[in-house]
Amino acid sequence: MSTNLITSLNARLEGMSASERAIAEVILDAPAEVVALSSQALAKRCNVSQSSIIKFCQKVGFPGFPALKIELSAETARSENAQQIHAGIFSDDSLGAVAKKLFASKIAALSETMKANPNAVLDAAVGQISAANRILILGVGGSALVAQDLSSKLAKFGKAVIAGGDSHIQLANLASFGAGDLLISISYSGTTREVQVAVEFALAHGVPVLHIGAYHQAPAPEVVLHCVADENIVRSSSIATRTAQMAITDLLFVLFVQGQGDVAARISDSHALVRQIR
Amino acid sequence: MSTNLITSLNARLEGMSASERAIAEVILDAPAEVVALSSQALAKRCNVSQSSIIKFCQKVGFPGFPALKIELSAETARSENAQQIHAGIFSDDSLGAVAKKLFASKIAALSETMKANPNAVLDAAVGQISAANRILILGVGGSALVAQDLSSKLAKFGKAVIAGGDSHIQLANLASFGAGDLLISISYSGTTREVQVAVEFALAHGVPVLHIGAYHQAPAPEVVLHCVADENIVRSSSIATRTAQMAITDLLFVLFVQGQGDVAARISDSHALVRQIR
DNA sequence: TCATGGGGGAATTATATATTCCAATTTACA
DNA sequence: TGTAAATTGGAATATATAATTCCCCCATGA
Repeated sequence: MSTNLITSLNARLEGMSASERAIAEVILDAPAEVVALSSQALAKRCNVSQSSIIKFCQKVGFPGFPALKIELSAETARSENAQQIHAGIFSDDSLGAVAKKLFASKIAALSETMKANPNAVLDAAVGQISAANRILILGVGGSALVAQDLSSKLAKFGKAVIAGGDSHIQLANLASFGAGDLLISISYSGTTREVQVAVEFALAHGVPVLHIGAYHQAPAPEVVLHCVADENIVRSSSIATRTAQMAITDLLFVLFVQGQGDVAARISDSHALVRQIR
Repeated sequence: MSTNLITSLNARLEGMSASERAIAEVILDAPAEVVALSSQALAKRCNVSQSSIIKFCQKVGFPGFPALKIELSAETARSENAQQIHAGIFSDDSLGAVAKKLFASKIAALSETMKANPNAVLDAAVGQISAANRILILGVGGSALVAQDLSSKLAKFGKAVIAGGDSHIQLANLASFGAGDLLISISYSGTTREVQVAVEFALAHGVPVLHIGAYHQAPAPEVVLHCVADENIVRSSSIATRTAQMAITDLLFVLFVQGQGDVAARISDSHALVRQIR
């Protein structure tokens, strides 16, 4: 089984004999270099015999050394992006390095967020949106932009969406909402006061709630979609957070659109409108 | 140079001789299988001699066949994610399939956009921002959100940023700008009337301009950063566009921050402030 | 028609990989 | 503690694979 060589080596490291461990450690330490070595060269580097290298390869499930190198090459390539995720950016990083790290951090936010939300929950969320009469989208701070983005997208599809304005106005709007409407609240931490007040109010009045982000308070919204963001590239710049939030709202939107009928028609209508204005 | 074997093979396919092409085509068709073959086996499959395989490898820049296999393995691993990019979403796609396609499309927008902007241009853009006294960020339609996002980020770092408001207000603001200031204009297509007017005005009055998106008009802004977005997942939903724009603005921001001194201090200050308000 | 040059393959050589076999060390048990 | 069994690791060997060489053939142009 070679679904993941690196992981499995790490796991088996304990039960290995001295030579085997020497080999495994070199592979784990410098997979990229090992890929370029011959079995003899690797043997020298590990201070073991060439035949030990071959035996090692076979023991971990490969027919031979070249096969292991190929798998190793594939794995290092796959994890290239993921490697620098937890690195953070240093003041002496080159421009290219910074770009790569940012890129990696965004991809991590995307993939983790995608993973964090089971299909069933997404399905429920889309159901809420489709069923809703009117939708109030609430997000403060950085989340306000995400809220606006989602609202403009849904509006294109004829949904009655309210977003923007300050929290007082929003609460006033919410007061008229009922069981056939929907509150979408967006807050990464789930601790934003305004959002909590709105969610509690909605739940108390039988308004369905879809929350995007963490939410620890009781009572809990019917549906909660999680955003995963490891904010360590530029501390607290909330780049990863925004990326994760947009991933979720875009996904929601795409799923919603897919559920509707004649997608292309409506959107190009809206484009035609914009063009006319010019 | 083997930065991208597959791409370079595709590009060179035209100028190849019959045997070479046969080899290249098998590699392009089934890279995953080629990785498992010996040079002899591949030769048989291509109906060429074994030596031709070796010569081919050397011609495309590798020391030999094993090296090519290793690179091929890495590349197929890397592109595993990117495969479904051009698929589009169909109404009978499962929820998981939709998520994957969206994910792939976002990654494509990110990576293409990162690739599209040479370091030198990014460097110039960061220089403009650092040097600017006041900054006006202009974006209309969907780009308005991106403009706001960038403006709030830069504001955290003490930059005097103006964003938001309608185009009349913005033009009025721009009137007071001079050579020490900066206009950042954001428009995916570069054809937005308001943006063009502002850019022309700025250039005419000696105000430096940084444009994010395409720009075909003359006179051209000093610095143009490109956003690459293949909008074929949900047609015209501008999800990829937004993703690309945010990638660029985030990158700009991170690079700018890196250039400044005590990063963490300032941002946590701003966080502390927000916490106090609650 | 004949020289020239480039591409391709057969045969050869070189190299790398895999196997076998044996020695050394450890382990198990009397 | 001694001895047999078992396991590990390396030297030597065998095999497979890769790389080079050399030569033929065909296309091109004089």
